[in-house]
Amino acid sequence: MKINREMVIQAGLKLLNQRGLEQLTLRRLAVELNVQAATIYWHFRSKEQLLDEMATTVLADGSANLIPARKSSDWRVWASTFGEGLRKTLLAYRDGARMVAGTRLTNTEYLMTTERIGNQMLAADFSVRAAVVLFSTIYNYTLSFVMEEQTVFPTPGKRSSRYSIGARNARLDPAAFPFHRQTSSILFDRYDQRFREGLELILRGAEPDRSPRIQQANKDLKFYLYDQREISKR
Amino acid sequence: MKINREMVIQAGLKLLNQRGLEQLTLRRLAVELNVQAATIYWHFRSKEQLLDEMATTVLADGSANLIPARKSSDWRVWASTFGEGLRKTLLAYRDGARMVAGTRLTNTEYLMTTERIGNQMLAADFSVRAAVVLFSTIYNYTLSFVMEEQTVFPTPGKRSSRYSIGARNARLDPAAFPFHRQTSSILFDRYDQRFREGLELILRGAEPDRSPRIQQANKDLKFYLYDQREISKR
DNA sequence: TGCATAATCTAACGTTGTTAGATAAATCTA
DNA sequence: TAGATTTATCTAACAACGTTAGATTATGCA
Repeated sequence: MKINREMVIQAGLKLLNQRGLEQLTLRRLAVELNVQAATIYWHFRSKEQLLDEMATTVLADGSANLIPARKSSDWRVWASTFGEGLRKTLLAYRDGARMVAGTRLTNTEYLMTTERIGNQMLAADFSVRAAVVLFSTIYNYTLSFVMEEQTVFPTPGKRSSRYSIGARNARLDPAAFPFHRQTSSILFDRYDQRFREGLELILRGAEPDRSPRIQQANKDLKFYLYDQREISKR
Repeated sequence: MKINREMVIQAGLKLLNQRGLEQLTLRRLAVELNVQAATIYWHFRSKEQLLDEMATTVLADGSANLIPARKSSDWRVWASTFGEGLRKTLLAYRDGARMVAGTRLTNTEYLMTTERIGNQMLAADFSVRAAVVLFSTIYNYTLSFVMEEQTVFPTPGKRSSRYSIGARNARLDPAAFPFHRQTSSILFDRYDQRFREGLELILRGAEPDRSPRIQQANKDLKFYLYDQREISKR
C-alpha cells in the first residue's frame, strides 16, 4: 500500500496522542504505516521537517478556534477568543504546546488567520505595534501555560502521578513556606480558571484607560526601573 | 583527578553555553571532565537529573535578579523586577529558557525567593489567588518570550542566520499580508523593548482600577464568552 | 510491451543514553 | 602500617535512535 505525506502526518499525530512527543519515533511511526522507517525519508527531508508539518497542521486545523464564532467588532472579544482558542487548539494533542514551541510553520494558513485578527485590531484603533504586543503577549502566555498544563495533565483529565497536589504540600515545610502552601491548588488544578484569569489580566492591561492614577503609577515605575538599570551597569 | 556533582553541573553549563542544549551530550561532557561518560552515572541517576540540577542552579544563581535591588513596598516594582530579572536569568545561558521549561527543581532556593515575593504581595493587599495569577502569568509570558528570543538570538547579540527580517518579509506576499509585513521588525528585533511592553500590559491589568468604563467592558465580554461556550457545546 | 520514474526495502553507519562488571583510588580500621 | 571497605572510575557492550546508500519493486505513460 502506497503512503503519502498527508498519511504520514496524520499517523504522526495519532501516535503523538497515544505515546507523547518523546516516544514519537520514526521506527514506531513506520510500524503504524506498515512501512520501513527509511521510507519516510522519501516523503520528508528529516524528522524535524515532519514535526514542522505536523505542528503546522495542528495550527491550521485549529485556526477556526482563534476567530469569534459570531460577528463582533469588539477587540476584547477577538483577543479573548484568540487566547482561549489557541489553548483549545494546543490541548487537542498530547504535548501539543511543546511540539508547536519547537517547530517552524511550513505554510501560511495560520498567518492568514492572524492577518485577519491584525486588521481587526487596526479597525479598533490599535496601532500595529500595540496589536503585535498584545497578541504576542497572549501567544507567549498561552504557549507556556499549556506546556505547563500538559506536563501535569498529559491527556486532558488524566493527571500525571508525578504532580499530586498533596505530595507537593507534603514536601513544603509549613514554617518556611506559608505562602506557597496555599498556592498548590491554584497552580496545579482548575487550569481553565487560572488561564482565564491570566488572560483577563492581559486584556485589562490593553484597555485604553488613561486615568491619572494609573498614569502616575506607571511614571513612577519607569523612573524606578531606569535607576535600577543604571545601578546594575556599575 | 576526582570529580564531584558540582563540577559536572558547572562543566555542563559551560558546555551548554558553547554548544547549546541539543549538542550537550554526556560523552562531550565527559571529555570536558577528562573522564569516561559512564562515570557521570556515579554522580547522577540520569541525564534528566543532571539537567534538573543544572536548571535549578541557573534559577538559584539568578534569584537575586528577581528581587528589587533597592527597598520598595510598591508591588509594581516587585512584579516588574521579577519579570525583567527572570528574563535576564534565562538569557544568562544559551537555551536557558528551553532548559528550564523542560526540567523540575531539585531544591528550594528559587522557592524561597518567590515566597518572599508572595508575602510582599499579600502586604500590598493582594489575595493569594490574585498574586499567584499575576506572577504565574508573568512567569509563563517570560519563559515563552525568551524561548522565542533565544531561537532568533542563540547567543545575545548574535542573530541566527535562519531568522533574517528581510528574508521573512520577502516571503510574505504584500497583497495577502499587508499587516504582517509591518510586524517583522517588531517581532524579530529589539526584544528588550517588546518584552518590556508586554510586561507592562500585564502589570497594568493587575491595577486595582475600578473605573465604571472598564467594569462595563469586562461584564459585556463575560456575557459574550459565556454565550460562545454554550454555542460550542452544541 | 517496454521504459522511466516513483516508492519502498535492505542493510548498514554513527551517535545517543544507559548498564554490568572489572579495576583503581581513597578512606577507614585494627 | 597492613589490610579491608568504601568510593570512584574504566572498559565494554547494549538497544534504540535518526539517517544514508544502493538494490529492488511498483506504477504510469509511450
